[in-house]
Amino acid sequence: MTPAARRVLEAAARLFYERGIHAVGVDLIAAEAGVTKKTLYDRFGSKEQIVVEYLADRDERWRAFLAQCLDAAPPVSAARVLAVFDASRAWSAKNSSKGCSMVNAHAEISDPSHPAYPIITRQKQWMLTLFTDLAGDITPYGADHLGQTLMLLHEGALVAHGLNIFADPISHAREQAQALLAATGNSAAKR
Amino acid sequence: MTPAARRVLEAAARLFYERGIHAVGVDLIAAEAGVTKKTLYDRFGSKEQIVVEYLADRDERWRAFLAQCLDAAPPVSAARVLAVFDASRAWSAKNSSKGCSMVNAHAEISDPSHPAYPIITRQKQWMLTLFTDLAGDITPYGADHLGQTLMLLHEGALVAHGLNIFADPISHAREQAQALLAATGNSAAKR
DNA sequence: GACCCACTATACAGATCGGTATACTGTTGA
DNA sequence: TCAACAGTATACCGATCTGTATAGTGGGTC
Repeated sequence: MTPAARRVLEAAARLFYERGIHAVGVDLIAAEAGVTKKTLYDRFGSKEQIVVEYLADRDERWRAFLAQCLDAAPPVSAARVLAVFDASRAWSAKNSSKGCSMVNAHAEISDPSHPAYPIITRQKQWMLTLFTDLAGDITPYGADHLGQTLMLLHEGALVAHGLNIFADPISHAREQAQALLAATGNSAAKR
Repeated sequence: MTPAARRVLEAAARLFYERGIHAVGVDLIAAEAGVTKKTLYDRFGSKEQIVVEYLADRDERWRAFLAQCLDAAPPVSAARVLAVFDASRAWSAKNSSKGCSMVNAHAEISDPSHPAYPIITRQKQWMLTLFTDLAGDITPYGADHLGQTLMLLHEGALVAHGLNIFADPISHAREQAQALLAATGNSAAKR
């Protein structure tokens, strides 16, 4: 990726996230990137493609950040679940003050045949699988169920964070996850 | 409200929710409502005003529906909390297959000075207050905390429903809420 | 020196955006 | 009977939308 292309993607990512995808035109993206529209279209071909790369890049960066956080976490499954919430809190504080970019993009992209659509759904499926896998290490027989509950808490926290419904919802969700894991661990120990 | 104005608002509500606010133009709204743009502007004055009335009307209808569900619920606080989740599931099945309209609108309306902005935030605050009040009837000392947890579960379920992450997330959230209320009730009884 | 490539500058095409203007029709109620 | 009002039909405004065309510049590399 050329330097100009990188600037385009950075400007587009910021504008798309802050103002919405449909609300941002290519002229503005080019101007903010300090690039002509010619260069923009030479590198990306269409606005749609910029949207696709914006979401794909953001997903990739989030997964890399999360992987790094999980590597630093103790190899205990419960602690690793909590590490996901910690990662989300740190990520949101820096990059996601308006909530989840995938959820926000989904609000604007209605057509399932849009090339960005699978990126959104795949990202959420991946998160659910992550929670389910971690849950499976704790309670093999209720992994799906526990994974879904963690997913609900996590998604709810991201929305609450984006809408500023109350203070520090991600920490609250983390706390609830911890209580849930403790209860699950106890009942599993009883079995 | 004149019949034509009503048709405009109905068409706008459907189009805004399904395709997004910025993606829908006034020409399309007028055409779908079987109305000329002159009539549309005579009644509403601006697209922004249509957006405002769309969100306000949706919020009002949801609150009326919820009130009706709560009236039919037993006067036991725990059952009333579950009735909220039941109401959400019924409402979502009919009107909200793409998730919460307030959350989706928030993704497109970034400017806090936009006249639709307070409608969105007020709606979420109202839901949080509702959960907190119901929680207060169960465990007076942890009302805020329990209310926030219920809010997280509820918001998470709406997002998961809209993105179709897994099957019937609202029922799952209801079940989690039930378990949470039972555990809270037990610990409160112990006190 | 010749070539390639990323990039700039500018202009424009065709469509659509939100919004307005003019002229007219049909119904209702004082 | 007449005025008010809801609504239709159509044409238009300036601005902005995505996308393209032409022409030219500067820095590398063979």
